[in-house]
Amino acid sequence: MLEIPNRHEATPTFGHGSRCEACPVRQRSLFGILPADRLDGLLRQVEEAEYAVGDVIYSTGERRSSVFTLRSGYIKLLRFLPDGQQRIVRLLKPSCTFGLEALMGDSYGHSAVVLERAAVCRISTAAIDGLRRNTPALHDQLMRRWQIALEEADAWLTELSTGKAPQRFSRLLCRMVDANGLAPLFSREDLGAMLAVTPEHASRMVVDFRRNGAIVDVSPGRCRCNVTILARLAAGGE
Amino acid sequence: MLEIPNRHEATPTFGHGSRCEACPVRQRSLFGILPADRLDGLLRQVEEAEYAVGDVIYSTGERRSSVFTLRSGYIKLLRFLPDGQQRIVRLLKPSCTFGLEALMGDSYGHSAVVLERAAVCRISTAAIDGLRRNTPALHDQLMRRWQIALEEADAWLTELSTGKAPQRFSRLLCRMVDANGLAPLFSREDLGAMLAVTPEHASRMVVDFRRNGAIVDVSPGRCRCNVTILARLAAGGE
DNA sequence: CGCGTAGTTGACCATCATCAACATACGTGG
DNA sequence: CCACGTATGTTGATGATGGTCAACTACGCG
Repeated sequence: MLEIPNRHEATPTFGHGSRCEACPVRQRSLFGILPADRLDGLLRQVEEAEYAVGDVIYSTGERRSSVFTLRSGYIKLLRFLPDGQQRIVRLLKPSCTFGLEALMGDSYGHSAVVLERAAVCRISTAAIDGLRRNTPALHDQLMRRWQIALEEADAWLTELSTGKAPQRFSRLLCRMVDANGLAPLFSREDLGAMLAVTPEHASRMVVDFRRNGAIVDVSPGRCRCNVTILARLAAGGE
Repeated sequence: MLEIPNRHEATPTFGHGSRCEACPVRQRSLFGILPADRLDGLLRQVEEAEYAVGDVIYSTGERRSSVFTLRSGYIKLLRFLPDGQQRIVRLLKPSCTFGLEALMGDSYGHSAVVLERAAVCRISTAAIDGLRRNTPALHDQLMRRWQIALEEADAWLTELSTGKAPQRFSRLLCRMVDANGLAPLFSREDLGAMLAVTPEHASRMVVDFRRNGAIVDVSPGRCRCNVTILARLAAGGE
């Protein structure tokens, strides 16, 4: 079973008035649509932060008032069962927004834990609220973000909770490959928590996939995917 | 495998300017917060409809422009895998809002199919959009609806996709019991699509649960739940 | 070097899928 | 009203999938 994630208070590097103009995910971000003048005031309220692997950005039930955007790296959203078991319910990639529930004053519904060194932008809900009153475009963006999260949740449910384990694993890899055919290969424990299998079984699958050429290691924690084979497996083929 | 649901064009009974004042879920509904004068104009645009079991209210990919609220009955939201298999990703109870994606002009992300005779309110997105411009309270309500849907999706994932099948079944029943201790008992096929098991296995579980007194049939498709036993099972007990 | 963590492997067993048979309920048309 | 057909639920036998427990290996780090 997964441990309670590191509770060491994450001590990220913070920057201020961060260089949003140069941000790689700026266009795709929450505020990509705002006109420059509106943006200026807001950007001074954006804090930039770097988190290391294992850092906990926030945890379930915490009541803070920040919304986040991921600039680089990977983050997992965890949810706990009454018995302490935990399941990864979503995997965040750059340009994803998370912690939206803070906008309604709710406490966070997940724990957000860093899987791969992450650069994150933090905006206080107060800053957004001010803008929200008279910016319909921002409203639309917020709704869209929510809808994307919901899409993801549903896709996660259908693709990663249906079918046999190797099929699910293939689908996960297909979701993660970048343009170069590379995908992150997470710890067996995390893979287990995503696919609803034990770490041992996750390990066996990784070995199998390597053996039949579906994946090839290129560096620790990163592999090249043979999309042809993976697609066949994902579709239920042998 | 589940069949493609009835494509017979559902021919619900429609009413106009429906008696919203008398609606049992009015307070909990999307517009419960609106002041009476604002509400009046809107209500004339609300259509009321009754659907029979098996009716398809909308299907995946359809592009219409209505948002719905469930007044009574049960509705399942389906999502399809590439191979045609389908999984139930959410179960709607009275006062739930669905089809929110229409507000952004997106096509529906699910198929909505009636499980138990359903009374539904339909509001065109145009009607909402007009109001949306200058009603912050409605914005908040919309975000809240979205957040609730997301909550549900995550809960569905953790509770109904983790652990052994009887444990998942217990959790489903616990989610469904009303104040009288009664819960709907859906078809074995639907249960299978919710719990990610075969209809046969769902059947065996129902029989088992009846045998050891966890549930007792009170009428076709409805059972009384022994919450004590169910809670023990849901927690992983024997 | 010794230690702790993560990954791998093997043996065995529980859970669940599969396939086939049978039961039951529900409608339709004779 | 009954005979028949179809859809749905139940049951059984068998095998595949994945869980469990334990041993062992590989790697990083003090």
